[in-house]
Amino acid sequence: MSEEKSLNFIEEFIEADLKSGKHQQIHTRFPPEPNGYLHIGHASAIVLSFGLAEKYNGKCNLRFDDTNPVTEETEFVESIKNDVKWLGYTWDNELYTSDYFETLYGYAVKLIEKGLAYVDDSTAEEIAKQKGTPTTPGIANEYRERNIDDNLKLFQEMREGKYDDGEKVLRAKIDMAHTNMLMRDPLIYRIKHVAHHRTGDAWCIYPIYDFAHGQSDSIEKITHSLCTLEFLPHRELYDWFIEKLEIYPSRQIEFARRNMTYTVMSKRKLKQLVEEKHVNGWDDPRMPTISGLRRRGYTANSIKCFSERTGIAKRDNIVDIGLLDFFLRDDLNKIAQRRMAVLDPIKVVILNYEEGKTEKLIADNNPENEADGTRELNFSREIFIERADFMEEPPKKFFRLGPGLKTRLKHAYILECVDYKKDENGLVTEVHCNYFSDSKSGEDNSGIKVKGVIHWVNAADAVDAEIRLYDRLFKVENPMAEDGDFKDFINEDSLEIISNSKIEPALQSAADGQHFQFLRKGYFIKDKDSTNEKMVFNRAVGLRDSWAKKNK
RNA sequence: UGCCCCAUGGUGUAAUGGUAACACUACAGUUUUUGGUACUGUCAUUUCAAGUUCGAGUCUUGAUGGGGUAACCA
Repeated sequence: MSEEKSLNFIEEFIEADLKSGKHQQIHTRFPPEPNGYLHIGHASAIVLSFGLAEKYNGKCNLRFDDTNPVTEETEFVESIKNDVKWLGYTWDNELYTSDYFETLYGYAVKLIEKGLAYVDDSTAEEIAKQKGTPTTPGIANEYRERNIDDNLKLFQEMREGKYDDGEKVLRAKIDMAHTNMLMRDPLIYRIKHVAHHRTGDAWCIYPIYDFAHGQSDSIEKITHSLCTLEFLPHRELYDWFIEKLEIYPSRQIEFARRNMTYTVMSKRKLKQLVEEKHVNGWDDPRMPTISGLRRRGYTANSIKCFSERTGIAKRDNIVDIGLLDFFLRDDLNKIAQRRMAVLDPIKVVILNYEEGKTEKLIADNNPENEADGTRELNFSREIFIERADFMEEPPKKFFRLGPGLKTRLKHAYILECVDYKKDENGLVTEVHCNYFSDSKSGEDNSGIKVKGVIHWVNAADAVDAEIRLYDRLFKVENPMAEDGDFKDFINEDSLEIISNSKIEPALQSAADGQHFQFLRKGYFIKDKDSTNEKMVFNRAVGLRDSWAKKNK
């Protein structure tokens, strides 16, 4: 079955826990905050948590970490669910941290009763100042010694809405001199008179991340709580709360977030790109969001393979975006049906082909998969080919058309170029050829050997289409590592729209989400902007092109 | 500056004390009616130093480098 593969450090922890009998079954969770769209980095986290649950026959929850009502919206909840589903995962439970608000409140009361939490009337500035710095210990203020009954009463009043935002907070009472700044009496509840996307006005106090996340894990009996490295310093607090609250001991394990070249991977930055209109929305095909990649024409499978192959570790990394493209091509080469589309058309007249005649040709839909069958193409005297497939003065080893050159039309005949026409600006407007009637694909008796094969569409029944080509969003590998604002490195030429392309008629029946390979041009998918009047196709990725590379 | 984490080819991961592996990229070539696909070959003495050991990428110590952390964000 599956070949022997070494375990990553998380799998080693899991197998040890399973072997020792600490757990009979593992339970993970994917806990996004619904304040934006998921990106490819999240995809790695999803593949990790859901994948581990699958591998070890465990469970995985989808939990929305919605403790900050000012940033969270239902729109994001829906998009996140949609993206996780699209990636091919089914969560065991759909949960919300906000479901636990009452329980969490109870936990806070318990902490107060144990003398481990207190209400602080200080301002944010005062609290920040009293925290000290990494090298100087913080100092306790008068509120730290408030008695339990007063704390209980005050916290109750906070909940009842007796105080304004910022007037009071609840803090855990730990150690103001701790070397870990997070342990210097961290805030655990703050007042926000803001409607929550799910609980509405039921609450005006909301728990802080540190007093919600670990507790939610514990409530759900999550065995292994996987998160990114920046939460590592939080683990001490995470464990402290579990211990003091005497609740189920979930275990937090941190891994390095996945970065990719030529893009940015933080929700805040992506949000900025959307809001400042550098892109057209969260699902702009240039965005590294899952919805953007989907619209661009990436497959869920390619994203999964990418995540699995890049693995998991604890060191900082930046993966070449080309690796994702490799997995996409690898996937699509097997499953995408082939079609012909001429992006930048130029007319070819076949002088010795009978005027008014149309013949049917047979084209295979995918040479990699015979089961995909064949389709018919019309062929006649006038066709379109790619402008780049004709050169007035072709260089050596140019296997396409040029004065006196021969090449084959895919699925059709060999052509020999005899002449061409130019307009007053020197632009070639028409190429004139003769064809060899005995060179038909599959029954070639001409004996002529040509090295090149080019794609084409029949002029009479070609369909007009708009084609959108994309390039990387940023001009530099790592915009975050450059001096200055990351937006200074945006690639202004990341979108190229070709509005006068000619595509073969079979493409008119393209289904939503159906992937195609346009022969010699790359992998494409119909965009949602398509109308009855005009079809629009996005190019997900080009084909490898050793000719273009050599001639750079 | 304090504390914490990390360090293996251009990139991402592997090697669990026994002589550096896999994938991508790049380059060269074979096949090909997609200049695609497929296939073959080439590209590292593991940041540095000292130590333990018959033997160290792996263990110890130190140095160097990179990152995180000091929000009423998550």
